[in-house]
Amino acid sequence: MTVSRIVNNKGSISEETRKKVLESIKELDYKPNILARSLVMKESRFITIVLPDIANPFFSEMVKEAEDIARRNKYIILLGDTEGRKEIEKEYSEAAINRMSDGIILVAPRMDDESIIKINDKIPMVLVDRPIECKDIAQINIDNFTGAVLAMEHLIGLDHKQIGFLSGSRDISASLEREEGYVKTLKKYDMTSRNKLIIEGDWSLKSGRDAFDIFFSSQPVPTAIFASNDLMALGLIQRAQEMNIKIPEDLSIIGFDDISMAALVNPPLTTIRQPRLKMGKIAIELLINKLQKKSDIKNNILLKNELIIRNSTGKIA
Amino acid sequence: MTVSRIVNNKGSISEETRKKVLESIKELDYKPNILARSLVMKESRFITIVLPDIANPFFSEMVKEAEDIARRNKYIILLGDTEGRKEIEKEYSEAAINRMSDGIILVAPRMDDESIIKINDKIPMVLVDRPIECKDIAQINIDNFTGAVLAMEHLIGLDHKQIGFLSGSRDISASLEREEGYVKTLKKYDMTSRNKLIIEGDWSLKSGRDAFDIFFSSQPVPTAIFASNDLMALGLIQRAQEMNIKIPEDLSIIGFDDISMAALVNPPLTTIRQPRLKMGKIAIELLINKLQKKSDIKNNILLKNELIIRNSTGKIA
DNA sequence: TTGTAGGCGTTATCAA
DNA sequence: TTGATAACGCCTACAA
Repeated sequence: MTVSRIVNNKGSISEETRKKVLESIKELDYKPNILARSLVMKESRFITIVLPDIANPFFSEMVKEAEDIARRNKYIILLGDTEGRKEIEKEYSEAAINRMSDGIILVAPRMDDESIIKINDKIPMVLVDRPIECKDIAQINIDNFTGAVLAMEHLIGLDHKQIGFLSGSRDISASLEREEGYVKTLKKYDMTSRNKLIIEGDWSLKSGRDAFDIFFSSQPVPTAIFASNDLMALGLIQRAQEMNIKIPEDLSIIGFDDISMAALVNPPLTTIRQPRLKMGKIAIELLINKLQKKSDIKNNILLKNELIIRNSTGKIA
Repeated sequence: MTVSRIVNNKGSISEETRKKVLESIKELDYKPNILARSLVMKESRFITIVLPDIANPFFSEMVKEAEDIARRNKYIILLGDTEGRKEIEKEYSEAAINRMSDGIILVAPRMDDESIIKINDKIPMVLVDRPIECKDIAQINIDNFTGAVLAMEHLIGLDHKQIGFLSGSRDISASLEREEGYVKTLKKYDMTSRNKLIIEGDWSLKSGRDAFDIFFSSQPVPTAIFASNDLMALGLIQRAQEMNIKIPEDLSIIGFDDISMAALVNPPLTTIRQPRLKMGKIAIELLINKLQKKSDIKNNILLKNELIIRNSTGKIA
């Protein structure tokens, strides 16, 4: 008990015993067992982050931001990479509970409402990028629809008439919201939306490459393509260059995300910047506030996107 | 106790009570507390991974690989991002011990030998990319020297006579090993190594940009540059293009790492591929084997690099 | 087949 | 200022 008091700087201890104990601690290289402490305190200072793909710069940059803030607040991150699979999303959420995580940041685009609500009942949660109609759940979302409108108006402003859309997986709401932005903007400007101009990808670079071939083997050939994320946009560019299609002279391409790579490729990619650092920061801060039961908590945050114009888009020749 | 037996499928239980208990478990939504179990079992099934930068694709791809294997083996990853700072490397290593991590994968290029040995005494460890003279420590290293020789011989084979070297931070052994490869290869081919042709960067893209200006403001101007990592190589390319220096016609550039971006930039980057997926895989497997006390453990693994020729290098014009 | 006692390494509480 | 006791939720060992 005396040792405990000294380690935690609690209660009053005589200088003499403090010295003796500290000496022994050094000598024995004693380290307190935080797990045992957690058991008593009912607080582990673990925070679990569940996300689809840590190798995707979008998420790894988000995690880095969150991790830094967590560390400063004496929390440590448990990492769960789900590969976008529902079962693993659930597996890690369970693990967060079983292992007494104090809280969870859930980026689980495929999880069903019911499961999310269940988890929220068991453990303090911040839900990211997966809108749900439920006032009790803290959530951070991105205005995908408006972001897509931004992208489309940029292309339309450049006089493009045939604009293709490369969607992400259609079982994810973010993807559908962006598609809605595409369709509605076309309608707004009285431009026919033909099905041929929409292709479903799976967020991967390869699916961008594959999509290019489909776009260019059917009529009408687009003069601009709006890709639902940067990785697919890069795939489009890659394949276009292989086929000697010049960007932006022959084809304009706009992405979505603004991963750090976007500025580095050639030509630098015009894209819709998602505030991913901010997402990581806000998510972890929101969660920590929740854990410390601060009262003034905003529970539902919608972040804005920003159009970043680089060189992959231009007027049609 | 009966519940424990049922949850863990141990001992014999009558069908009747098993049913009743399982029912109650569902009803109460009971979840066993793994932390409490860890305390008794002296096994947490946590594995801590400490690394310099999770936002760097090199590490995030490594982690992804490790994470996947960990999950299949019922381990869960504790993540520590050190930003390359010594204090944080230590902080997280301590945390791994305090929190009863079963093991630690340490990518801590700046940590001193003594600290590493101390940690190894306290917790099963696999040390990555930080060679140390100590037979008791399991380590996975990359043959930086030979990798650098590979790069240099490629450039020399293209008839370059003035080859610049852009090193990483000189307080990291991997960086010095690559520099040694540069210097010794020059010697081997009787090419003078002048100090002016060596510049120290800090691994960042920006330091590549800055280095370009220094290389091109002093004599002799190099016809080829070997950059100690891809990020700096990309910085060189970026700045070269801004200055209307053509790659590879006017200047050849070779990198080191083969991050996924390397293939995507324009021109695609010639580089030395480090087997980072393999590193993640081997590191976690080595550690898990260690934890399960398999006997046939190789303790010191040296991985080979591979020259990937793309379009950023060529014969001098 | 089930249940009881004891202990894992801490901390809160109360007594000395 | 210090120390004894009980408790956190689980598992091992043994008893019923």
